[in-house]
Amino acid sequence: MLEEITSQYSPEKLERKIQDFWEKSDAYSKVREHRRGGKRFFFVDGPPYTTGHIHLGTAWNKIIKDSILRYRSMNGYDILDRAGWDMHGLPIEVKVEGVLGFTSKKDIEKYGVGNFIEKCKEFALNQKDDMTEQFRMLGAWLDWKDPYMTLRDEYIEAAWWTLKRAQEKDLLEQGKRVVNWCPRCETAIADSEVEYSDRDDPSIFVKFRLKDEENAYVVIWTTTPWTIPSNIAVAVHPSFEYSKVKAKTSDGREEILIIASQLVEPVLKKGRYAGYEILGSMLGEDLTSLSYEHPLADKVPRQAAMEHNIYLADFVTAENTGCVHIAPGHGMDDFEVGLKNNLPIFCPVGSDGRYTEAAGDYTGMHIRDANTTVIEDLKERGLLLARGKITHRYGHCWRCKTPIIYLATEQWFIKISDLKEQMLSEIQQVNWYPSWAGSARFRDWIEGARDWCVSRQRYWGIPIPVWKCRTCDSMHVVGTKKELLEMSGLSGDIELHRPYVDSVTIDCPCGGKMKRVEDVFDVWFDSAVASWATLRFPQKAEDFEKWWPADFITEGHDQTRGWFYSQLGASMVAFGKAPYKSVLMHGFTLDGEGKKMSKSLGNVIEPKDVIAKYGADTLRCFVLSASAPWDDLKFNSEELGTINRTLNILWNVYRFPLPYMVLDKFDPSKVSLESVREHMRREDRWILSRAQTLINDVNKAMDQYTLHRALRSINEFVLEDLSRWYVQLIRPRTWVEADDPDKLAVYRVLYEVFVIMTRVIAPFMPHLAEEMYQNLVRNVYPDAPESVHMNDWPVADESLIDKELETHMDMIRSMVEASSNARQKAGRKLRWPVSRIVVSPSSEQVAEAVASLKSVLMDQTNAKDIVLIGVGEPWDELGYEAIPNPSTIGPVYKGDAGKVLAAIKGADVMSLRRSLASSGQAEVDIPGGKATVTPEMVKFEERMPEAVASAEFNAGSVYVDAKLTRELESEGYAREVIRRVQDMRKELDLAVDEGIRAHIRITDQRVLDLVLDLEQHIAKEIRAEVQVIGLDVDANGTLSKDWDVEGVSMSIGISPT
RNA sequence: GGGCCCGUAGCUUAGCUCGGUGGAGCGCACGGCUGAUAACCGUGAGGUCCUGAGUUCGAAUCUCAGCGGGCCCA
Repeated sequence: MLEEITSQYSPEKLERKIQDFWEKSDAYSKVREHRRGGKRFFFVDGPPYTTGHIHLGTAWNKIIKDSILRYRSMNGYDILDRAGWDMHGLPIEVKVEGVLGFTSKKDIEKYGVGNFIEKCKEFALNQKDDMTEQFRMLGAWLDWKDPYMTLRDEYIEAAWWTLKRAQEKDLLEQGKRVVNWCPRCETAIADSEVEYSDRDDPSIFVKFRLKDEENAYVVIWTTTPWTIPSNIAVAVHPSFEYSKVKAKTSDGREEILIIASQLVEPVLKKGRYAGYEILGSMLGEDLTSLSYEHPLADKVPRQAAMEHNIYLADFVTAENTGCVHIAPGHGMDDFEVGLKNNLPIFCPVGSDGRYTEAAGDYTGMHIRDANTTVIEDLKERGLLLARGKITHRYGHCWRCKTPIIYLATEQWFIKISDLKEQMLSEIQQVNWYPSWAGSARFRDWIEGARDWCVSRQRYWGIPIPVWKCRTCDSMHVVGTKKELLEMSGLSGDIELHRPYVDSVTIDCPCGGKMKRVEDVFDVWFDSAVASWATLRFPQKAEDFEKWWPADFITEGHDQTRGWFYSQLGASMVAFGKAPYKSVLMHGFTLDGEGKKMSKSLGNVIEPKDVIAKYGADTLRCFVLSASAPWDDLKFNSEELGTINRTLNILWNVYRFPLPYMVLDKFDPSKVSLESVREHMRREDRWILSRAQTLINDVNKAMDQYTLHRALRSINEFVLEDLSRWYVQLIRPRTWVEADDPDKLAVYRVLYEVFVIMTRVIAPFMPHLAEEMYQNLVRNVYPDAPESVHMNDWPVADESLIDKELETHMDMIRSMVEASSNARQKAGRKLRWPVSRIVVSPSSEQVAEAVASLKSVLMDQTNAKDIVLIGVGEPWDELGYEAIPNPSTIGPVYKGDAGKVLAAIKGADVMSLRRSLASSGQAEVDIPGGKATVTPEMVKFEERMPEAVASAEFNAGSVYVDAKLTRELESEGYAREVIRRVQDMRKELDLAVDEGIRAHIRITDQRVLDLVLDLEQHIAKEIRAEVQVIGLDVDANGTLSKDWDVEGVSMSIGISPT
């Protein structure tokens, strides 16, 4: 049987109870099991990095996923949804280093790589557990018990296998490349791991002495003096004009400089030259015959042995000097110039950021300290033309914030640039939500794709499965653990992480030993293989055949360059096709000011704080409804309160009829909707129709992943249709005590709507839905599915949809609003009945609405009668006043104008109106004759009958006749009395059906008589077993109060009997 | 500097695909209802639809330029 609920909506308690229930009954597994064999839906969870705590953005992300999956599940889909965890990489190494107090790789080596790896693993697993708990609090259902973890062997094998595929397809390459390098972490970092922020650097102009000409220099500019020891060449633009200038220094010496012509002035000014003379000019392409001496050749002996020439490059811009310092070991562009011209890739800087022995006198110095020294050395040699400072955007390591440097190092690459065209065509096969996420944003990113450096010189990561022979240098890429065991001849199990895997050797056919290269994978490569790793491929192939590629993924727009891209790249390598069929790109969470949430700004909102205050369902509704998924979400705590209030209203609506239903032993299992059909009123059919429409609206929204529209439809239905309208309409019907078919119809209809609601809200407010379901459905039908989430999504019953009725009801609602407005003007509050309401419709449809829903209109306006007048016809009781228009009458009648004005005012208004309307003119009597009046000479203003007020609505007008009669007044006062007694009953906390003794003193004889007219009615309404009303009644009781009713004083005393 | 997105009432936003009288909620002011009651409802004030130009009979909506914010890149 249905149970009454008495408590307020308290989400914290409710949600804890529901989550316990899910836990104990293993609801998640049962729901997934329930759909086995259905249409498959393969979802891949974008693995959050195991930082240990979730923030609002990650909460939003999981809430979107959860709502969509719950919706899919209810629609019969067999869902695969292992949660994922990204657990390798520098961030965890950096944290563990912090805990252990380490500052460099040497500390780790000293501590022991094995020990360090164990710490990292322990750390990652603990963080994962903490975060799982936080995600569960949101009511997010994913497969938490069997998540995929990047640190598992099965996962590592997926990465290995993929790299082997790359090698088989000739997409794997090892080579010297200039990479972004973090000198603190001593590793290459990906482009996507570089964080740009402002930084101050030196800005220096340096003279490079030309070899074949006395006292002549080419002038370069740089912000990285520490790269000067590595300088190999100078680049100029082939088509720029360069000048040879004889410049005079302030102390009278002369030197010859080569600078881009348009930059001569500013450069010489910076060098504080006293004057200059242009000796000649030439194009950049004419400069290539020049060679120069390295400025620090005496300090760096290796440099003295190398040639230094001028080369051409298109990337040179007409800024600074137009001549660019080229150090192929320290810059991407520089490296390109080096490759093209066969220059030595001279890189005398080690992985720790210190000069190596190749740097001669600078050996051992950290590049961080080298700028000053180099500048001093250049100055000493008279080669520093100018020095200054510059503030510019510069890349930093996103984990430790150290400024990055560029180093030419041996790295492993996947040749993504070879796959670009295929990638571009593949993404067109993917459904993007919104479409521009794929067609514009992602497309642009792919068009700029470069080869992917997948190697890192660290410890905590997936080891790169490349074994190289120490003797013959041949290499082998291992694809699986099994392959490694076989090739190495080891038996039993092995740990695939460093340092264990590093000790495994393979015999090379040449007789030598193959050892693993020391690098680990870029973590982006880990998550890139998620779609097959989560299917345990390559260990098991069946699931891959069955499920891959993913039907759906959804992540934030930062993942365009991240996971959307890395997955696509890896999948092109592995299988030659996109790993996902549809992608929903969502936004970012911002604070109330629209600023990014970050720890340093201190504006971070913790999901758990929100949950503690408002509950998870409120948080879910907020993030889902506040903006379109792909727009950024501004967090606003006031809005949370509003959402919470909405849920509270839904709760109250659900709670409201239960006491009556329970009292009447209403059993929905014994009363079919069909059986009450003949007793349904128009409003009952209306709410049933609206409920079906709601189902359709939510379906439509979910098809396009416009979750905000789904939520807003639900919201509007709850507030507008259910709470503000239907419940108001049916309240009197639920108070009837007898066995009444009309009441039964209301119960059954409400029940129907509630049951639909439990399902419609289930994907979005899973806790509240479950709570309602357990009472409404499980208490009535014990054989019903154990959880609301096992139910099928409701199918809209088209036969119940009546669009015309919905339109009519909308019109009635605007009439009711207009009549409230008119009442307010007439000063007659709703409690007091009015004799009639006159509706003047502007269309036939409005007239139909009134005819069809007259009783609703009467009830809601508290009117004794509704008078409907014809479309476009005036209400015949309406008076009009004719207002003459002097500015049109004057010119026509001149001297007689005054008489015409008076005649119009005095004329019979109705006949004047009729005549003007029918023939376009009218005659009025003026002293000494008649005058013809045309429509522009007169306008008519409505004159209300006494005590009538009017108001417009969007399709007509209403007139409220507030004239009082004895009956109306009697009823009004009776309701005033009833209302006050009810208030007092409430104050005494009496049960609804508890009897009372009531004593009422009314000192105004006229009002007393009016009230006594309805004495019986009053007694019944307030459940008075004894009731005394009179002029000098002693109004005492358990509770007694004095009241002022419209200026009449009343004293009321009540006591329970 | 480039790409994509966003900009509507004090605040949060709908409407923009496909041009035709800008709708809500919160807050504010006033009023109402009364066994959903620590709930609820009505009315009112409040808009250069970021700015400017263009297309058009007509632009919040389409186009271009600019300004501000977000993400990503250089």
